[in-house]
Amino acid sequence: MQVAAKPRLLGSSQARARKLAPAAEDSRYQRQLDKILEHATEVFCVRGYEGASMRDLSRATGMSLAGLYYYFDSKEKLLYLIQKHTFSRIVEQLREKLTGVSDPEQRVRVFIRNHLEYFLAHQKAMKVLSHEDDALKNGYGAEVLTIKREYYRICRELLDQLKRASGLQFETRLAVLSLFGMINWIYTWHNPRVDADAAALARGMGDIFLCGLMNAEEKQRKSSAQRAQRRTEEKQNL
Amino acid sequence: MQVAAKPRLLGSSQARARKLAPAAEDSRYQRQLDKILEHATEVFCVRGYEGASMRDLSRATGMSLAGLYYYFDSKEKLLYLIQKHTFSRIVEQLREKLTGVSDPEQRVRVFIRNHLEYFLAHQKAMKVLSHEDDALKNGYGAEVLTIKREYYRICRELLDQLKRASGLQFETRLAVLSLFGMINWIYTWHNPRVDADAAALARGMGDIFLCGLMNAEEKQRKSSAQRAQRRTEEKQNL
DNA sequence: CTACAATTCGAACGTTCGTTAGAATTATGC
DNA sequence: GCATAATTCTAACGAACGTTCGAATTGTAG
Repeated sequence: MQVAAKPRLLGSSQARARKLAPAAEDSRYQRQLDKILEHATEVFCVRGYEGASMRDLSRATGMSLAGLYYYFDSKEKLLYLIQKHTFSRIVEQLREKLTGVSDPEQRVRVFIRNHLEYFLAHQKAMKVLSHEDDALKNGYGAEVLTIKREYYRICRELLDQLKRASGLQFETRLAVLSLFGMINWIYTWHNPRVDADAAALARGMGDIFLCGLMNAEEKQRKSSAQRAQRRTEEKQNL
Repeated sequence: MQVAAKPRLLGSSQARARKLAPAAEDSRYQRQLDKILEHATEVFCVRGYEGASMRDLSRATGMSLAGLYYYFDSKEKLLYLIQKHTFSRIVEQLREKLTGVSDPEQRVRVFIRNHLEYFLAHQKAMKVLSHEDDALKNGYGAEVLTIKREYYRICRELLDQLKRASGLQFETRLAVLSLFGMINWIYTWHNPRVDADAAALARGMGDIFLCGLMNAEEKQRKSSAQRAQRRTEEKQNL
């Protein structure tokens, strides 16, 4: 949960830079902030952003109320750090997994699989991202919105590629938003004790989205060729 | 927005029944409560349940803070009344629209269309229903959950019918929840100035869900027969 | 008009909220 | 060990929260 940020107090009056700044990556400061962000994610996830109090977070971290404010300047910034980091990472990982995959259908399937894998691996953070979608105001909100738009754009282009390559006809906007609905809604229902893992869910949702419920037989027929292709892609990206 | 409820104060010490209770349907009391619920829906929609204050609601209704409490006993009960009423109505309307439609595919399409029509006709209330899904605790939460389970069960049975009738193979749970994702997510994106109306959206989402993106041509081929069938159903139910 | 019920209100209750000032403590470089 | 920077704390701030009390006002039946 590493997020770029710097200490606020470097000598209470003069703002001096830390001499020999220790790599920032895993400085004590950074590690503590990460720990706080992790607890904040949990608290926001359970009580909601508005419903969670700084005192809840103080209890969860075992740190005093004032002590927390050494690491950030407002509750809103906490949410911003969580959302920005989570969203940046999912886009980053998507980009990595897409390199080397050229078949348009497989690229859509990679998108779905990446989303669900990230979602289930960081379920709490992704719930906070999805559920507190419009909780941030002004500057912070705008910055997260930029990443969101980028993510949307990538998905839209994947579907447009598929459309062009296969000569299909569908409304891209509706398709993108339907797909986002399918894969984001998971935060309301997924139960690790009942439901399949991310790869299986991705396959199932990909089948529904691409082939539809009513083409199960067709899916069956195509599946051996698809699986071969899939194995090739997985070697390249996993 | 009519919801069953009764005045709290009928003589401050003895709880007498109102003589000749005026039909309850559109008594002054009921009309005022409905007005409050409508404003509360708007306020909860914009600020979120936790983020909305009773003072926001006081401002929105033009009624004093204390005056509001003549009509209900807590903020939580307000949310409960909104959710229960909204959810009951959508189930009710679904039942009506399903009677007389026997083709399993068309029954699924009726479900989707009913959901989206109700959603867009009561967008604010549905957002409050979807977004404040787990905001209610204990008794109130349990009661709304009962209706939710019933709605889920109906959808599940529609898909099971389709599966049996067409000899298809898919995981019903995953299909139901994917469908719910598609049709509920709409509250995060629908813009009446850009997007189609409920019937068109329902057709598009139904096509994706049932036929898949990649069977646009097949959809085309089947479409004339489908449209004829669809027209028949609509005469029966609209 | 009178009497009484229904409705609305101003003013406050006690609590919790996000945030901060300033002192106390801990780690670090010499 | 001494000085200085980094970290954490106790205690409180003013504002906003959901809710209630008791009085004032309004509608209504006789």
